[in-house]
Amino acid sequence: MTEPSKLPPHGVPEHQPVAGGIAARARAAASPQYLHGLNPEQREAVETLDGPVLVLAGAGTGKTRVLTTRIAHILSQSRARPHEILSVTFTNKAAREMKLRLGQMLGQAVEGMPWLGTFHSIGGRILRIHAELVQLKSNFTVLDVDDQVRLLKQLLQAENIDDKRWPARMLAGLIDSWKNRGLSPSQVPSGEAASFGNGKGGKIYATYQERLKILNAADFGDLLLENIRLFRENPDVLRQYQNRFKFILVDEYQDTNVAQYLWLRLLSQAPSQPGLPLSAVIPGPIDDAAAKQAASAQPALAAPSAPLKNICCVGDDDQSIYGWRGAEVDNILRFDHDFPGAKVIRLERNYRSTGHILAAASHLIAHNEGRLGKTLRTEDVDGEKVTVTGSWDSEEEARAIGEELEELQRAGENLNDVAILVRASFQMREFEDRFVTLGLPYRVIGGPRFYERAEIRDALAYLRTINSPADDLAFERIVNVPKRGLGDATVQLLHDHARKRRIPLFEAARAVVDTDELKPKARGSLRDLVMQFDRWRAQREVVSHTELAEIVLDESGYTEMWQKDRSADAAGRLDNLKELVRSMEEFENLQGFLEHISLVMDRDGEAGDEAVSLMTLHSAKGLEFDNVFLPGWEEGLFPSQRTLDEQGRAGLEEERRLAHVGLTRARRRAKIYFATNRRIHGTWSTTIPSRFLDELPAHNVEITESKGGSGWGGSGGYGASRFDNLESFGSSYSTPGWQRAQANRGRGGGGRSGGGFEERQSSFSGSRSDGSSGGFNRSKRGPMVIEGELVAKSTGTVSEFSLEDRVFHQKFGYGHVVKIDGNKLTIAFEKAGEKKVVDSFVERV
DNA sequence: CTAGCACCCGTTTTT
DNA sequence: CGGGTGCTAG
Repeated sequence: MTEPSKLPPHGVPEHQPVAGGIAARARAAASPQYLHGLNPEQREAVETLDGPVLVLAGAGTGKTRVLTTRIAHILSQSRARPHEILSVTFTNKAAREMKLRLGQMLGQAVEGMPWLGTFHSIGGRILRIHAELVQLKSNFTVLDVDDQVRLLKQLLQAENIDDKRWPARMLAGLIDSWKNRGLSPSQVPSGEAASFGNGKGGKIYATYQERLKILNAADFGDLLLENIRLFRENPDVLRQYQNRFKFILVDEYQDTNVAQYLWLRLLSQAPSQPGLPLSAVIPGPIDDAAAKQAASAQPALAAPSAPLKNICCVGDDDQSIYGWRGAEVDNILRFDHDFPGAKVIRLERNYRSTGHILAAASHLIAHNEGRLGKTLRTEDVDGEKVTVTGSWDSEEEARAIGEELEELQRAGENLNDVAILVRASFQMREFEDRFVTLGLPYRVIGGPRFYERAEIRDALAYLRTINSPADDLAFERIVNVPKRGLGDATVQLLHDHARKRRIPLFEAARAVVDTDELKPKARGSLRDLVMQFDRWRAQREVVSHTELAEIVLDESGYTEMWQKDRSADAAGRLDNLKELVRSMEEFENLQGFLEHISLVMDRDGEAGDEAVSLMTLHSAKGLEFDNVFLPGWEEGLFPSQRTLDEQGRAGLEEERRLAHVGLTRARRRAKIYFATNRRIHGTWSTTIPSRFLDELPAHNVEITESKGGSGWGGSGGYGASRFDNLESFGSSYSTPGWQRAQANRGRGGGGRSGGGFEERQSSFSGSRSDGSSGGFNRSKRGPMVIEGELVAKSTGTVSEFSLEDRVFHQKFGYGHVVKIDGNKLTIAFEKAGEKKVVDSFVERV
């Protein structure tokens, strides 16, 4: 993975008062080296060690630097030893970067920071230490999504639930979201639990958890949820960690979900008195915001006798882009409620982008209402204006960007400092095609993670089966890979046996081989397999784990399977397998390797040659580039229609934050594109320029023509007037530009000007596929109190709808309510099937 | 049991 | 348009 950011100089601009006169030098001599070059706010964030601190760090304001320097400061002041600092990040990338920078700052002392890592890896580590307290063994397996779905499928079958109507994948998502909210099976609101599988959803969740224990396995969400349970049920264990962690640091706090919040909250309390009932300190049934309100109202927490730990959370509410995955912006917005007496420090000096880019980004994000509010500023030059370029279609868009890239290349720009950031990954293909024909080197960042590839999971399944004979899911995965003539029928038989005798699948296989229940062919094949595993397990004692892996892949015929495969990617898969074996060397033994693999193994490919980066906006967070291309700014795509439908205004604001993230990735040049026609799902459709374009400040933006294309209708007519009236922060739908865009689109880009709300509605209310414009009706808008709105969002205010209500939706037509989750309704439409919709988009009929 | 075919589906972001 | 899934025929 490339790290386009220039590590050391970043955040240390020349115009900061570094050296200077004698006085400055004297001051410098008095303060430690690592504090040099920090601006006053950064320095305050580093030096305020006691009590809760929230650092609101805007994009490019030196967030990571503050975090690492703070750790350095804690250590050098001898306030804590390395193993007494808990430092959590959201991603492995961030954890790695922190380790790297800490290493640079402190020498090689980073090895001594055992508690620096992601929420999941740290949660997993704690869980392994106390596994038996949550009915696991310390060598438990972390299940990947595939395993989860397979397991759930079995459970659904057992319950006789039609997996067409109720896909296992959907339940997996549901369970995951429950876990994100900190809900164990008994805590899931009954309405929600009943919403899946004819009321059996909650029950299956419970069964699923039971099965996980039998399999000695945990899924991703368990790494935190079971950790929370561990702490709640074992106050002495909790106290042990509360005592250990003298300082807690949290990165990207705006991305934390409820479970992570609760986990942090438990750890951040000063050790409770032995014997004090836990319920006095810990929110009871975790019921979303209700629990959080209870928690923040909890007097014990604020009381001086139970002081909060030295917790420092760093984040930026304007970069919260993971709401769909359970992240609660509330967490950061409510920080000073949750951590009374918290000190809030704003970092608003941006050291990354030039003036125009920053102004554009700031202006755009100012349209959000649910934010704490920061004003980014730079002392850098204005630089180039942000450009907005229209193209006829997505192909022309790709061509135009291709040309600009070549131009940059000719101008001597380093391609490593160029990125194309898209909203959705399907947009990438067009660029890839174009770059291939141009011979332009590029790399795709993101994609499927290394350990998610089929060949890696297969290989891991072999190793898991060796390591943990009770891991039925692993065994089942590879029992017939490569093909051994052991198909569904055989597996079914094994299952029956296993269930009857309450033994793992593998042991069932061993037993079945001695009977004549299987046909001779399958029986022999299965016997061989069992014997092979016995042999491998024995070899484990004598050969190294890397050798063992090679032996297994070889003897099982797995490598051979791919060698014989004629498909194009077979060679790549073999490479991946080699890479897997190589990566095992870093670990002590098989056990250690398996513990880490699913959590820490990242995407492959360490950079290499100069190339343009192609990635989604989401995966661009935290990165920066000199030149950033932002294609696809069209209604429906960006902001994404689906997000609008499902999340309403909150969704729109999250999309806007995404736009803000995109713009603030750019150091010197940001170039936005939109196409008038785009192919979605195979068919061409005409699109409207994104409303976000209307929200950019005219002064910082330059509108350009797409080069080398037939152009798109009404070039001049569109023009600068689109950016009129940007002072109004009201509904973007009411800006003239927006309305004109609508009107233009309706007329196919003709030259007539004017047009307004009514006309727009009449010209294509039928074809406009969102209903969001209707959803934002006046009565629902108007100034919203941040807290009121956000609390409403997660508390699950009672909807004015009730189950079975017959409703009408502009796009989907008639249907009835089958599920209510706050203001989000699940509606079974008569024509369109089941959809999730915000209640304001439908009316009762 | 496997391999090949048809149909169907669903199309965002991921630790 | 492409991928994945389920089905059927061998």
